[in-house]
Amino acid sequence: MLADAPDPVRGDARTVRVTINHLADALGLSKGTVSRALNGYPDISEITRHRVVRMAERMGHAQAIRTGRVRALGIVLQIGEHDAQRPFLAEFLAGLTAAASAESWTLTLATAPTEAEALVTMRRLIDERKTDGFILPRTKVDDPRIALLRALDVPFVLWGRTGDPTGCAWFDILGEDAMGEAVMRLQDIGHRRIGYLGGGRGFNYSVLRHEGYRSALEAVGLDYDPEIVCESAVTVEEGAAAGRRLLAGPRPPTALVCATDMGALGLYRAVAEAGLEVGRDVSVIAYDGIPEGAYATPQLTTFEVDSREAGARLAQLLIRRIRGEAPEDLRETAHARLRLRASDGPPAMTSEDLRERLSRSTTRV
Amino acid sequence: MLADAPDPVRGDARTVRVTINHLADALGLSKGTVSRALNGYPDISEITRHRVVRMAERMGHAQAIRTGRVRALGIVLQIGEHDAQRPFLAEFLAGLTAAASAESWTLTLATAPTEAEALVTMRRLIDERKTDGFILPRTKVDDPRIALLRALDVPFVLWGRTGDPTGCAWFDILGEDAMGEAVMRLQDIGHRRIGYLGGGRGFNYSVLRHEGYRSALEAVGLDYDPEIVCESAVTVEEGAAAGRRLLAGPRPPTALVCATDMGALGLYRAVAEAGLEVGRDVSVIAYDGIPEGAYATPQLTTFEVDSREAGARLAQLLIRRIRGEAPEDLRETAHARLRLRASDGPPAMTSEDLRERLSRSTTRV
DNA sequence: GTTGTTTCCGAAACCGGTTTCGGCAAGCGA
DNA sequence: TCGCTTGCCGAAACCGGTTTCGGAAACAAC
Repeated sequence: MLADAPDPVRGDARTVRVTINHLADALGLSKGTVSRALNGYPDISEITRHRVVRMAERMGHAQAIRTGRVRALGIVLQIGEHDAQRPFLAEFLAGLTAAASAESWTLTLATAPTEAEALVTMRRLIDERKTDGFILPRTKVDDPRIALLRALDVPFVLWGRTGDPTGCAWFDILGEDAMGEAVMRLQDIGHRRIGYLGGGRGFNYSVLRHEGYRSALEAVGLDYDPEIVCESAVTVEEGAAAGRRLLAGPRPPTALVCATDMGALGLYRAVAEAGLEVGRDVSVIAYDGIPEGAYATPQLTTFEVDSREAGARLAQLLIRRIRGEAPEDLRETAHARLRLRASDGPPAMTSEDLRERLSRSTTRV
Repeated sequence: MLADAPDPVRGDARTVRVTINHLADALGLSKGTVSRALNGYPDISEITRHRVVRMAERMGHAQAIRTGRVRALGIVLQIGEHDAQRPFLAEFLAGLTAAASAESWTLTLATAPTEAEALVTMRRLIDERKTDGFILPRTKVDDPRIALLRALDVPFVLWGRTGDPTGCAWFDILGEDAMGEAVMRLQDIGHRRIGYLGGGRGFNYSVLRHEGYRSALEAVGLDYDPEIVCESAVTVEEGAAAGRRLLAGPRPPTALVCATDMGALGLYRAVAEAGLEVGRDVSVIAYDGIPEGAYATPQLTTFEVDSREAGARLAQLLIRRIRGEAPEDLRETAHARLRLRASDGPPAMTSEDLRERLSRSTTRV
């Protein structure tokens, strides 16, 4: 791609924008004819239409590419207050744009504060022809963005799976497998009381990871106990609150599996408040691989997601989707990689001893 | 803007498209005035502009079918191995896209692994009319991107200043002031031996921050000593290496000012290795405000940059630049905000005592 | 009062693109 | 041969939107 562009400055002296008037001149046709040819009107002969289209491509007429495509992928990020996707964003975008660039496509990026505005923004991008299709990050079980794009017949690829997969292409990491692996590892090294901190409400990954935790418990012969399960804790604050609650129960967990790193870091706080130590008194295995985890004390054991790779795969899938491949053929998954660090280990004591210890420390405070 | 578009799916249910002629009629204005009002030109009074915008919202005017411009801002991120801009990226992009969206513009994003490829990518975006102008992040003293855009006469705005400012618009944070303030604060609380860790080589901000450090030293009557200055340390590894070197000198610093948080976090490692404690034995004040700083032990005192605000300002400046305002009128600066945390404090001992202590600990190891 | 100066907007040219209308020529039937 | 359709395209009107230019009104300076 770099081959015949040794000096980007000199280049072609950047010719002025090619209009249909230029095309008409070059072809010896009227601009009306060119317009109708490019728009596929029936009163233009097939031969003429081909001549026009070929010339348009050769001269680089923008609208001609638009009759085809604008060669742009679209993504609308929902950036709220506590945005769990923030840490991976740079890597993800790097993967997306690198893969898009490789095929001479670009990325049109927008952000929206709420789901409703994200829909409006997507609509705007479609109407203004800013994109040929969308990547939908953070899919929900029932996702209105999918409904919108289905209705408008605009191509899209999901980053994550969803409730009703008909007509959907996707790339996803099997978070349920990771949660299961975490449970098995903890059981392996001696834990018998393993709690869970879930992901955000409504998101499809939350359901899957929760189910992965639950079925792994069953597989290793442990009971599922709502007393040591928190449905959703995706911020440090929520994680801390959930940690306090779970540790205060009659049979506190000696280990916790967390659907997100941020929740796990909140857990650190709750554990410290209780006078305990993560990795010795309470084991933690989380999921995401955010950089903060590596700087936390103790360093967080977590399942790392290759966001750059995910972005690249999604870009490739979407381009193929736009080119007409069936969504059913465009479904890929991958696994998260366990990054062993210092937040997990064999239990220092049983759940009963832990409770005893906790009750003493709370009365002391 | 959301007013009359409750359901983005149905869309074209409204029969006729509202044009600026309708608006002009309804308002008793000319269509030229309406056009300029909607595009935010400065020669329309605020009152009239509001009237027009309100009417446009009420009548459901779709900002569409643009000629000439594509209403897109372009940015090419250079994403290498250890990318210092990574932590702020999400906030920065949020600011950019939010400000762009507010004027119904979009952002075309691309990435490139090297500077040369960034130039080629920019060239491609221009040729394919994917953008009307560029935001140039991480400006260098002598920046080839500026040369490219000057040569092609494409509008741009710098995120940061540069060596030769002719024809340049920019937004920048006065990092030199922050470095100076850091020096003065450290001198104030008793430090007499204040070292420095610089930013990346070639970047304009590095020069400015270094100079800010240097001139503040002079202002408070301390000597500039290359022995306790490291030109460049922008990763944890480099910061650690620099820290080891500076602490090993004959007159080690009791405090260090860092041009980047990442370098400072590397310093933490070097200080810990030497058996010392940051915030007590060695004070550190850094710059950037990355989230890792808040999770480090002790929490990092640093100058926080509002990346979202920077993105928003840059988007606005670039739009104005594209609309034809002179670059000289589009130069804005702001200050970083000192975030006092736990990594700085009065010196526990003099530089001489520190050296004594260090020599003992090294011989012990 | 007079003379700038600035603010704000209308008139009209302009631009890229679409659509209407009509006409030429080829084909075709009688 | 003539008349009539039909395929194909040009000319020009038209459309939504932008930009230039200039001038009225308000204001300020002298």
